[in-house]
Amino acid sequence: MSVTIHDVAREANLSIATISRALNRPETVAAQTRERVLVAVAKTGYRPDAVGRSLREGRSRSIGLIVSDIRNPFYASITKVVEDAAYERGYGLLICNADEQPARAREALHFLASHQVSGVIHVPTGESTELLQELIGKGIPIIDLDRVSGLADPSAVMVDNRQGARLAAQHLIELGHTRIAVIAGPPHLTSGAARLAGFEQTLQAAGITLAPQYLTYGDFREASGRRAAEQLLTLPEPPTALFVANNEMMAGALGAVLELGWRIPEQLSLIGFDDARWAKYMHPPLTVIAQPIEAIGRLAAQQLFDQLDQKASAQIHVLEATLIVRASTSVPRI
Amino acid sequence: MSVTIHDVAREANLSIATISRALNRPETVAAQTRERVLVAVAKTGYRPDAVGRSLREGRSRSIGLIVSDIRNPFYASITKVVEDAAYERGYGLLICNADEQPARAREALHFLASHQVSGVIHVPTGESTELLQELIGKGIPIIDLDRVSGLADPSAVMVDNRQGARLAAQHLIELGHTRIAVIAGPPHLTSGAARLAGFEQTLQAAGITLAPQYLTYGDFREASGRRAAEQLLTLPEPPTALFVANNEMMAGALGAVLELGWRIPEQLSLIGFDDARWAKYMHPPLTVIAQPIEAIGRLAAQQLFDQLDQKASAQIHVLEATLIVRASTSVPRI
DNA sequence: TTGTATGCGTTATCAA
DNA sequence: TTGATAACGCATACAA
Repeated sequence: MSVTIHDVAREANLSIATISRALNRPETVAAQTRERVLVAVAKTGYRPDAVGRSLREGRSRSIGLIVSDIRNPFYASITKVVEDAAYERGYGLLICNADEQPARAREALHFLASHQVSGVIHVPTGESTELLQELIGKGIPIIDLDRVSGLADPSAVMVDNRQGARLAAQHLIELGHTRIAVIAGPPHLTSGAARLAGFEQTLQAAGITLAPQYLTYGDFREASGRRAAEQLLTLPEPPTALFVANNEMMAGALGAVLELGWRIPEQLSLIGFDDARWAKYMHPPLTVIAQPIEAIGRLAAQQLFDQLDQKASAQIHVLEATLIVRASTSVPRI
Repeated sequence: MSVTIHDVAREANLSIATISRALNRPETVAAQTRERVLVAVAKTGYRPDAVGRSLREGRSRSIGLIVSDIRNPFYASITKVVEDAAYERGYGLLICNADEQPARAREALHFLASHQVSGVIHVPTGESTELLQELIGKGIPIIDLDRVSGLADPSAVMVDNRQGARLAAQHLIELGHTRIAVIAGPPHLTSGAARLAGFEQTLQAAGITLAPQYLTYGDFREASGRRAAEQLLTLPEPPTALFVANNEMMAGALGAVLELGWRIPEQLSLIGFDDARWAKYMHPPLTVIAQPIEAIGRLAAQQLFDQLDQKASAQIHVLEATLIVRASTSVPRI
């Protein structure tokens, strides 16, 4: 079978305890012995078994990441950043995809717990906080990412959704739009709620009311964005501007726009939340609210490892969103 | 701490052996007893610890997936499909991102091995086959995806790269192009080599030679596509058509095209390998060779689980690629 | 400084 | 039909 610590011990003519010590706490072992162990390790090709180690330590040297939608490029990028951070520290990463389904998120949490991950970074999907609380009770730190789960004393890293939405609203207002529509995210997710709130409040402050027929809701997935856009564009008096609360729904909305033959930005100004690599290659290139993806991922990992090292306690990081003006927004021409 | 099998045993006034049996092989336990166990399990909220189980069984109920680039939407989609398949069977999924670096791929293989995964689906990154062979030796089946790793008796699922590239070439030839350029993938990856070979051979068969200055190589990442496109477009006699061997490099090429102000397809016909959701929203919508992503992922998972159940042996599945003509290709106008 | 022995949670063998 | 016990691979408390 696999080479175990016993094989190394036999090879080096030492006990398994010494092997283990030489590898984990080299300073407690004679220099000569340490050398002997290293040679034996190299010769046998020994690698400590993660399962045995985890069982013994009650904790595996890996962290869990639960994203709400792995196909969303935003989360795919987050995944990459977090994995890099884990890799740098010699940690493995267990990635789970909740697919925006609370049941899947729960399953993922159970999976991660039973695999004894050292900590979890997690994009809430609206699941209840019980399980999360339970993990925290076991000493497994949890970092909320992108959304906030409603835990008592949360650690979280996310963009300033209100501020980002405010930027979007201001941009449309400054262009002179008044018939402004929204495809909002699910109101039970903090990101969905905050983006809508920030947008709506800014309109109100400018004396513009968001008419009920201009307010639609999606579920942050492509199909819902398409449905909502179809509905908005076939209204008797359609909007002149549209804010779409995430990139997936934007893809769907774009499909509808294309199919119905609307011209952007002449007939409709479009602004999205989340930049995506393809957004700038579109025709016209998309005006968006961009999140600092790299920083979000790095901070979340940092925060998690700091908590594992007892170097930090729960904390909420809110990062600034930025407006990237491209060509999908203009003054209303109708 | 966590609730273990001992807690359940105490609760039910039975031995841990009986609890384990009642859960794993219910038919070996008296109906009444089984009932008692189930009640105790429900009451205590017991969930078998994956680590303890893995140690005992020498195998965890999870599979590993190593993708070459998680930010590539193609692999993100594959990931989703494979995770769904694993989830359906009660298996967990350990996802690793090699980031096109053989060293990272090796690390990932070690990680998966030490976590005792039951099997691995893996996109080769050009790493040596030793480690793979070793895993297979331990009874861990390996399925190559998208590319082939050079194992002796491989299991693999992939698109027919040659045939796909042939479609691309034929399309350009039929439009009347002769000054045709390529941004190829790394020649040491089977997908890179096959796409180039299929393309080049088809040109030759039509009496068109692929001029050396029209043949560029990238590494399947965005930046390399950009560089290659810049080089091609600034040639004294630039091509009238360009085939880009994957979606990431296409994104980069698009950036260069945009920056240099080339009009598509008037000045340059563009055809890519891999469809992506954004490809149809581009201006103009991109003509591409599409892979059956869903089928590839499902087949790979199926193949893996069949091997785990001893229901199948090594096998290579090659799926057909299709040409999707949109608007980025036209007759040469220069 | 090194070795012996124990236990982490689980499943399976064997005995009762 | 059920229970006592061993074993998986590892790290460490304790003994030598």
